[in-house]
Amino acid sequence: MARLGELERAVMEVLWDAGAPRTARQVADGLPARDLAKTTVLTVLSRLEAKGRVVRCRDEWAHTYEATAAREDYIAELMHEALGDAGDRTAALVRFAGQVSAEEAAALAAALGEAQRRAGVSPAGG
Amino acid sequence: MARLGELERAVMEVLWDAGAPRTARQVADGLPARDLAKTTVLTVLSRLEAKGRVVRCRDEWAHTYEATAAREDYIAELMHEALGDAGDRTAALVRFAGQVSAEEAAALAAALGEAQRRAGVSPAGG
DNA sequence: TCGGCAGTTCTACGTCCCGTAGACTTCCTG
DNA sequence: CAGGAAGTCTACGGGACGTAGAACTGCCGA
Repeated sequence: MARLGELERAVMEVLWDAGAPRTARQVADGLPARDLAKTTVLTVLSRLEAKGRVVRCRDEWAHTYEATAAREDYIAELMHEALGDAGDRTAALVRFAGQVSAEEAAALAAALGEAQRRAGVSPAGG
Repeated sequence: MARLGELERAVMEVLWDAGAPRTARQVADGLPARDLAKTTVLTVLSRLEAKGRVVRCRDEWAHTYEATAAREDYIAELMHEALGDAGDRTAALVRFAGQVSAEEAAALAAALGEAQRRAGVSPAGG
């Protein structure tokens, strides 16, 4: 997956926060600190579309853009990508696990348990 | 942390595989498929040093370079970096947990259990 | 039908990072 | 001092990305 630049990421944040399709105008309004030209936002949205990060839909007569994946999916994807480069995935995961906060570790453990149960894998039996 | 390019990453792989300080010459020899000029390797090593990814030591009269962190640490760091961009870290972690293989989930769960236990037996956080 | 605004597409430029390496400098060996 | 290996300085080209102007399209109103 192609990586995202700073502005591209900022645009994605706007779309994620919106949680619904947004026009280029609305995205630009969501980035008041930047004061970008409309065309700049359009260009970025086009690039994001080319990267498969957003989909363009026709809403009445103007185009709207919507994120193809939730923010958490994107984050998880980045994490998987990082992990994919590891020679020893398990070792990297173990290292990672040792560095998360206790709170996050608990959430992660709970999620893992659920995922394993859903997959029909019994933690004790294997 | 600055991101690494393809060649930079390849050089890091050589250093990680070596597990010990290596001279530029040795690093170049570790990348036979590329047939790089010595200076190219030196340049990359310098950039990696500037990024804090390697340290330069003086071995006799030639410089040697060594990775500042293990490969797993780097992977884990990338994962943390990705996670740091998440608005809701826990949600992202949960999403991630649902996507790892059963095998990796088991390893991750085991590592988490150990980390939690370790945190539990250290009352004052020693 | 024509004008105008909002939206869209095409094209382009500057910058920064990275791969790549030549020329010159420094240091060890004899 | 000569020779060679290692290191530093400087540079160039490509690609990604931030940025945006010019031109085209389509709807609405006069």
